[in-house]
Amino acid sequence: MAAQRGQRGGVGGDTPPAPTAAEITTPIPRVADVPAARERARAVPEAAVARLAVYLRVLSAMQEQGAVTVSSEELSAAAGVNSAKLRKDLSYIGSYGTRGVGYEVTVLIEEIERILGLTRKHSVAVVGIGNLGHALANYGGFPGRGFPVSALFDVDPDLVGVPVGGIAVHHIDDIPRVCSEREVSIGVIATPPPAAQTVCDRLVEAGVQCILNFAPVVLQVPDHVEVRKVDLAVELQVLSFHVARRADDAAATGGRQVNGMVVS
Amino acid sequence: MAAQRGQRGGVGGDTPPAPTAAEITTPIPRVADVPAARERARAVPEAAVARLAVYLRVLSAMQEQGAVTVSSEELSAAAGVNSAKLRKDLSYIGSYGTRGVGYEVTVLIEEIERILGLTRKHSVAVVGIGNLGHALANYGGFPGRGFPVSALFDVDPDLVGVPVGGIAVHHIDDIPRVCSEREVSIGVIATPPPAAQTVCDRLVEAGVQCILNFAPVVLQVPDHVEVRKVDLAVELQVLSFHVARRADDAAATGGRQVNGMVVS
DNA sequence: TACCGCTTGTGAACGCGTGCACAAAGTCAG
DNA sequence: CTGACTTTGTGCACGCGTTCACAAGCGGTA
Repeated sequence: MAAQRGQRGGVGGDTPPAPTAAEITTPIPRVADVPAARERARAVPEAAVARLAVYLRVLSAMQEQGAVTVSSEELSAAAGVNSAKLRKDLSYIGSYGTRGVGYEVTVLIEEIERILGLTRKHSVAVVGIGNLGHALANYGGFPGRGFPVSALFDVDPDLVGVPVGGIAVHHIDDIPRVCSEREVSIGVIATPPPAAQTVCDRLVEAGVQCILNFAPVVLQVPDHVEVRKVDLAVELQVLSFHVARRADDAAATGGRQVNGMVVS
Repeated sequence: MAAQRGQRGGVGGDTPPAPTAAEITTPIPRVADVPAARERARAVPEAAVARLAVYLRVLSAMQEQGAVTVSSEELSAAAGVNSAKLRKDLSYIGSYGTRGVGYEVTVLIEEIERILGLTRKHSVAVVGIGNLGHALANYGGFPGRGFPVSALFDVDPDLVGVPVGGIAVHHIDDIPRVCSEREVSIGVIATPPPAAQTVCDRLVEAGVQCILNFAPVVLQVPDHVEVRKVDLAVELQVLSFHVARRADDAAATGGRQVNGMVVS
């Protein structure tokens, strides 16, 4: 039973000659080597990808402030990670720094954008125009970097046709048609739990390959579809766990706490 | 590093089988051993905690459908993980299953709730009543499991005093006072980026130890404060990365990998 | 009571990500 | 041109988390 696995689900059909050392041998530090860059993207760890997005935001802010170059030390501090990790992350996408100097801000932004695929626009469809969906549709943060919300859907007949955030709401039955027409590549599910799976199926049917799911449901999707979920309840419960753990530690050690290790 | 942590040597001496551990020594699989349960919580991997929250939701749904027991196989399928991982996760919190039978639903719910600290209520404060904050304040999902939103804040004078989702909005200057009064244990930041750090500082000042941050900013907090961030832009960019990777794979393998809409 | 099949719990191996420490490589001053 | 200083890029080791595989344990059955 292949449920949904964001894991190493054999990508594509075959990649037989790729025993790859997982590490990059950096065959050629040549710039503008597109095929190599593409190849390299496959080796970027998932966790690093998320951090690259953060670096990108920080870099953009720095650029606006007129910064031309940054050292790994500065950038890592601003991004909240240690410098070694930052350099390692950047090394996954190539060698664009200058030893003794640092990285050129514009170059780094350009390269990260390329790796993240931000050079093309990704149409986003939001399904479920409730409180959250409404917020997402109006969210100014989405378009911030090339993610135009180009379609909205809901089941409620009263909402259909009403413009939200400048876009008319369609009925979810039109998901396949509208998404295909507008070449939606990312679907956002903000519906109540019971409707999530159905909506998901329609998005998949429409050819959407990436889904961002806000509904507290485990979606079943084909292997070729990527799902990321944002579960507020889970986040709160994880925090709750920490609150409890802290309280216990305090009670147990009388407030004494040694970084990481606790005497028992 | 001075601390080398007696990996296994510790108790050694006359223990032939050598439990090895450092992980769980599980001295006594006795139930109702509260101190031991508390101690154990500290050993639960972060990733497992998040999954436990998911299991909890699935279990609740099963309970409502009248299920009395579940096997690791059933539960794992419903939660979207493999059964081995599920059993390992559950083993972190104790041994509450019956071999040859499975787990009793009610018992498991109870134990997970205890470990996650859901036996006590956690007051939540939402700061920033914009689109997102508004949605969060009205969000019916929060209280779902003991997370009452008990305070709202914003800078906008026009919003102060206005009730949103049944609760009056306070000015952010009142964060310290109100949060202390209402014993807020979790703060949710849904403000624009520039205001996030300031708001965060006030929450910390008010004694809030856990923060859920929706603002695309890296918050600086004292060590004793736990922060979890939900960054929509990052999520989208990670998905974008996958879209790009897929397209590349398709191009590389000759356009195989199809679903109807693969560009080249 | 003895056997059999089923499911849990976990020891152990594996793999990935993280952090350290250093060589390589470039800049700048004299 | 040389030497000293700075910062990158990465080999390597460590530790955590995931996965496998199986012994232990329990219920049902003869």
